[in-house]
Amino acid sequence: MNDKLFLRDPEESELGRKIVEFSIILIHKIGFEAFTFKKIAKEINTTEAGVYRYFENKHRLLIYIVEWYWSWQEYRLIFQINNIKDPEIKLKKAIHLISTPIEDDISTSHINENLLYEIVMLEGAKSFLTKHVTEDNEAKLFKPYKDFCACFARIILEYNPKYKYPHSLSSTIVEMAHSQNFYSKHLPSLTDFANSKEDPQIASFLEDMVFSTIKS
Amino acid sequence: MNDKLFLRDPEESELGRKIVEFSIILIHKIGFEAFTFKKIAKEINTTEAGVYRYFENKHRLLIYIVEWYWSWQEYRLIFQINNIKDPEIKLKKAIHLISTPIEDDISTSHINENLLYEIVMLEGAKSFLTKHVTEDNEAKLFKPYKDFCACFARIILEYNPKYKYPHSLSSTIVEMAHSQNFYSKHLPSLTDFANSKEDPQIASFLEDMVFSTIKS
DNA sequence: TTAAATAAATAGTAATACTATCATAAAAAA
DNA sequence: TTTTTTATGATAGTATTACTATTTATTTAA
Repeated sequence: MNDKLFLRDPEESELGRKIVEFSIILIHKIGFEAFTFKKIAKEINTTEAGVYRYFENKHRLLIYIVEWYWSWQEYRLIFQINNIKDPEIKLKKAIHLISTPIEDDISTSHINENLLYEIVMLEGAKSFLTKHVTEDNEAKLFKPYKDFCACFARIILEYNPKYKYPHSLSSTIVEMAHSQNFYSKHLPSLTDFANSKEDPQIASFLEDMVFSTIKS
Repeated sequence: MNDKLFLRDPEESELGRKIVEFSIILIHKIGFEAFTFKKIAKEINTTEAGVYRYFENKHRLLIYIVEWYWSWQEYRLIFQINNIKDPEIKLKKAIHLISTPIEDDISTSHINENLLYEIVMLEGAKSFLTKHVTEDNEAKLFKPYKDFCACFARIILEYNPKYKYPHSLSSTIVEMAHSQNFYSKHLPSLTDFANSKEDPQIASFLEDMVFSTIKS
């Protein structure tokens, strides 16, 4: 993780890990707007000032957990497509990976990835939709997200080296994987999917869109 | 406009119109997070309580202006495709309409549509990315946005009545029209476009994607 | 003309987003 | 072992935010 995201590395102490762990639980529960450092402090029996020693402010903490998610997803993606030659299969796997909500908590770490998926869906965009995007971007805070998209774009180009918009298409897929999930849950008229967790309709929609686009 | 969005209709008084007019200017200037009722109050020589008489809180005001934008865009869309029979031309016009930033202030009203376009790009998603989406949606606060997307979806179906995901595709286009513009300005590695205002590359990208998808 | 309704001005509150100070305990270096 | 550093804890304090309530002034209707 980019060390500009924190004042003291939360991975290096018990308190730091607890801040991250319970921030995820609390942001998921009450939403980023209502979330405050005083509230997690109380939750983990420390003080507000204690949390401020790790993160400059709650927005930095949001970027930290969102970017942690993208690092984790990139790891999963590379792991999944490892040894696969066929770019079509690679691309399909990649689409499924991001458009399928994390159901069970498969982790052994203190971080709950399934809550994280929902946080990224609801709060993820807020990490860069600010007046200070440019500075944050120059400080490389969004590197994991951009790396993930770049990885996706590379697979698209492997499939069709002549396709003109690999980066825009990959950011479209990645954003939409989360947005369409959010819509189907909360604003269903913006999608064609019932809010069912069984069949991966969003993946089908995206797959169909991507392959139609890069085939022609 | 949905009258649940305000306590007193801002269109019906000079003060109300000034609140909307200068809120757009101020949100555009300092961003929604830093924007407060005290600050606009000062700007237009009224008091904080004066603004609270019109809007319950700043989030409602954001929804108000964002949804005003979508009503305006739907009006423009319907006006532009009026009398056009060919769904292909309709769809192309629609894509251009939303993916081209509003350059000049063509309005005669007190609302600056060109600032509004930029606000929707940066702050638009925040209007529904909240823990209270469901209540807000039930109160029909997002009707103009959903209507705009539905209008888009109808054109898609006119072109290809058998296409399976018209609503998801339309929300994808509408969201991406704004997101890709934002990325090209602030996170360029997520797109394939230079931040040039001249040629409508984003429209080309979306057009190519949409027609490939619904043709096949 | 007087009463009722509407709007503006003032004041006040709880919570937020911090910063600063000081004490202590534990870990690392001398 | 003693000293120094570092991490945490406890407490307090401030400016701003997001409101609410009360009072005062102005307009409108009976």
